[in-house]
Amino acid sequence: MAQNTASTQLRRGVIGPCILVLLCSGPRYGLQLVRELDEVGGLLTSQGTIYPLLNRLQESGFVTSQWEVESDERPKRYYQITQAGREEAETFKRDWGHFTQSVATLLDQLPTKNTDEETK
Amino acid sequence: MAQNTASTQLRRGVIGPCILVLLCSGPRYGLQLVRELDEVGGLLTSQGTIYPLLNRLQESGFVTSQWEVESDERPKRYYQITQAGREEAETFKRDWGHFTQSVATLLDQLPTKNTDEETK
DNA sequence: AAAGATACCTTGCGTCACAAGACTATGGCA
DNA sequence: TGCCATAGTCTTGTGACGCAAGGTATCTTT
Repeated sequence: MAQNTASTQLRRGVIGPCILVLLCSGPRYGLQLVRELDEVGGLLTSQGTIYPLLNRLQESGFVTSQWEVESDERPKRYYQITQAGREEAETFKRDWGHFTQSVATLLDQLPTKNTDEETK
Repeated sequence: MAQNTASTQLRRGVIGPCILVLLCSGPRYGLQLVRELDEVGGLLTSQGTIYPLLNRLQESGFVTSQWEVESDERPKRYYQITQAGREEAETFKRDWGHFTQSVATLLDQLPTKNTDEETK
């Protein structure tokens, strides 16, 4: 039960909007989103996160979904972004900018240590 | 019960380290931290957040505290950062940098809309 | 037959920010 | 005297959500 790391908490409220951003450039299916989010700096660690999340996004009207069967392959549920979803993504981008700027204002008070050098 | 806004989720895991950063420049008491965090872009909205948080920081060994009575004033509990707390703050600064960079990589795919202009 | 990959989904857990409010003491105002 | 505001600490209950673990099904590889 190691789901309580510091970075896990940081991801809260971020993964959903990130999915919307990805879907802005085209529909994808669940596992595909898991992989893409993982490639971008490990933004997601478990499949147990994505499916409930996609359900919530759908209930909120930010995405729609339909099953697609491509010859001989396993059926996949593709998610598409809606207009409301696009607006939500843009709203998040603004909010995120403000928020990170606030945190950065605080963090600037701390001198940055060099990570490569040994702390001694 | 409006504690489930989008920005509330973003604050998760951030407020604690922010307190540590503030304490790096000198001891403070509870309400003082609430006010300072509020001034920095509304990083905290409720006193109900800070006291349990300070307890956790103390249990983790990141801060110590002692009551101080300044002539005629109400006693205040001042919190001081420890060496472990300083290191935690620096660790957070690095983690936060990596995390926000990952998110920024994704968000860069979205064109930035002008907030001042009407979306029409 | 066994293992592994791909794809979907559910269950239970734990953390933590929040609202609301309790408690105490002081100072101002009528 | 009563009343209210303010400052300061703290507790309680709620809710969101990321996560690990596990479950189902099919296809391929060993």
